[in-house]
Amino acid sequence: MESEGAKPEFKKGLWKPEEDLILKAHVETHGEGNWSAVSKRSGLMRCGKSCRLRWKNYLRPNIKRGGMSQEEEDMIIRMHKLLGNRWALIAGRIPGRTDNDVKNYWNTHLNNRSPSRKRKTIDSELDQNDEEKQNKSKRLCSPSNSQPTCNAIAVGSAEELEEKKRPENEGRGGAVSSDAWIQRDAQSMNYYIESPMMLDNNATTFVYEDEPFLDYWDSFVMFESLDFGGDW
DNA sequence: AAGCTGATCAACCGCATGAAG
DNA sequence: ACTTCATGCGGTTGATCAGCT
Repeated sequence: MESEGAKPEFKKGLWKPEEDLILKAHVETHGEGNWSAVSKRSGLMRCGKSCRLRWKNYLRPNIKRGGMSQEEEDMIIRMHKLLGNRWALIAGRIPGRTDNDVKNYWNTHLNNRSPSRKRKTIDSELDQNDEEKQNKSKRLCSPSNSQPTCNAIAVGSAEELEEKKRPENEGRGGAVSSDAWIQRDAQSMNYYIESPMMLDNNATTFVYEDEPFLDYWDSFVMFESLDFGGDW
């Protein structure tokens, strides 16, 4: 036994399969929580933080492995637009994915997409995919030739529109994002704000027919949005 | 075949927050 | 009210892998 005051030496680095088994068995027996006690009780020479992280990111049931689906990627993009780097919140809305997964995916796939990525075998395929995504993006951000979609936010009068556009109203139902655009209904003379994240985009990347904007703009996200400093 | 380089992802670190004493 | 401890979160690091030269 170490002398009193001496910090126990915790093991670091990658987890071995046998360690995973021990941790899994321990959590299944004793339940989650009290992580600092886990290392002592289970005999794992890992700190509580490490045990918690390993369980949460890898051993927990229903964890999804493998690449993100297009649907998940879209969700991440949309949620990041809403919430910024609130990885835990974003992950909470993507079943089976952890905050670490989402963060890593964003940093490697979505953030600063670099044309010089090398992992792909066929560059042309990569370019084509990127171009397709850009096209989708362009389509999203260009005004449609139809009436405002059902997903557009009705703003009302020009005065109300100006109010919404004020930066100081960001997070309070205002501050129109740069990639949203504004339309005016010729009949009602009301203004509408349309944002890429709201659009039913002809069944391309952003399809929300079965997931209307307000569906994920739920009360929780709404509450969270009050203080976020993103670009919405 | 070997070395180099960039991408990926698991894990660590520091800080913030909240509960308990 | 203050301190301590546990937990959670986001940023960062480092090991490993895959593609390229």
